Amino acid sequence: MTQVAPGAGRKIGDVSAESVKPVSRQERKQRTRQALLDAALAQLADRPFAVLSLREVTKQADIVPTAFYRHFTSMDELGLVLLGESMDVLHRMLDAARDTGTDFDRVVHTVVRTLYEYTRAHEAHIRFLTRERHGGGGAVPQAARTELRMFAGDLAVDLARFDCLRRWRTDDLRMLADMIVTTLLSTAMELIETVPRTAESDERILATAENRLKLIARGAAHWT
Amino acid sequence: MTQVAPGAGRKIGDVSAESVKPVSRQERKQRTRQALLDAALAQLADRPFAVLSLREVTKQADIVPTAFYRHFTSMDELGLVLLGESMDVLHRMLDAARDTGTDFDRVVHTVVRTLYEYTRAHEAHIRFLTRERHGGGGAVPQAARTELRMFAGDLAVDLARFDCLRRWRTDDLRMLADMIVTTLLSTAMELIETVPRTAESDERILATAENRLKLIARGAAHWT
DNA sequence: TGTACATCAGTGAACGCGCGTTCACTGATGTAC
DNA sequence: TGTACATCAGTGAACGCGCGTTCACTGATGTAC
Repeated sequence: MTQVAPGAGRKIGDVSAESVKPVSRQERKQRTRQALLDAALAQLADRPFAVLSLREVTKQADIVPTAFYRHFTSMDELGLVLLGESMDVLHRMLDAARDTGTDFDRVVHTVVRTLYEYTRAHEAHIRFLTRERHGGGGAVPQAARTELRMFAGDLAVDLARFDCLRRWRTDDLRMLADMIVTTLLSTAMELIETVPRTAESDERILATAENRLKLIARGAAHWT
Repeated sequence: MTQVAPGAGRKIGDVSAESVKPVSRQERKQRTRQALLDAALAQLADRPFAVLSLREVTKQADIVPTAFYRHFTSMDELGLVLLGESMDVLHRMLDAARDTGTDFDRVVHTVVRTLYEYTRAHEAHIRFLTRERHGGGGAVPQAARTELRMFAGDLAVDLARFDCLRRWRTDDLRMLADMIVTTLLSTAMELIETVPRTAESDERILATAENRLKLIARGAAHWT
């Protein structure tokens, strides 16, 4: 599958002739750091963050345990970086789904499609976020809750732009935003956790998600 | 505060004269078992189940680690018992809120009040349930998801009794039930996790919860 | 361009600790006669 | 009621293991001249 460059025949893992030079020390360091983040994220597939061990993460990243401290002062620090990456994904998703019109049902459809794409493209990050949200009193779960609260605040601002929501009270907009965030994350988690993964099950989950959001939209349309 | 029985003056912890006899072996065993469950539940206040240690639990229950195996074959088995207790709480709550009328807003108010009472009376169990729901791939989180899925199924059956929902498709009833369960558990978690706990914050959370459910009810009332 | 020195990501030995689990045991409670 | 035996919840020593963290180190990369 790997494309063979001119001048091939070197050992697997060799760098190609033209990229020999620029593997600077800081580049290598950055790669190792990313390997640590990737290893942690991979192990978070079936475990809460609180249960990860520094030694297992470094083993999977192919460095010795003590080298971990060249990159992070603690596992919590690494977790907070992962949280930042995860929130980036969520914000990019919100941006991608923004400004898609004023027809509620059309917006709902676009939002759900966008959710699907981002969930499938960033499963590990979304799962991490949703899991840590209720993960306890550690630094990472607490930060996750704070970030998601702020995210809902951002969404509330977006919602205020819709004509029919323009005159809503801030509290109510906030409540609506919270419901939408919860619904989106629940849907993402269903997509991720449903096994085996089939086109049919995906379609069913997405259809249900559309209905949930439409029901919320109907409720909002008839709010007092 | 403890009521002093006739013939008092014994050391704290002494059993009263008339209860000396019936402390049978199986009664003592049952008490230790409960102490283990209580200890685990207490430690789950700020940690996911996956991170509990058998030794810490037995220490808090005042027995030696090896005695644990007289009561459970593993921590997972203990966790599944806790899950059973938690689901009992949830089902009793549903029973208490059932048959409260046909006026949606009135039902919503009763449900939220009932939720409040049960959440405050059984914080540890509700928190355990909500946390494990997304806790990963262990035996306890998986069972929690299954139980909550069945619980939503039960609720869907209850919902079918409402006049305006009588003709709904099963799928849509199920979707509605899922949204309600998610909303109730989110509200319970907000009640539990909001610190400091004040009468004002409790009232605000309950008012928001009522609005969420009312919005869902409005949406259901105008469902296609 | 070549040399001498500085930097620093990654190494490997070592530490003390808490973990789950085994095993033979103790001694109070329960039972049979 | 008294005695002899069985049961079994709880004990305590011991085990091997993986953990986070310390420390002095190595050797490739980077820099100054």
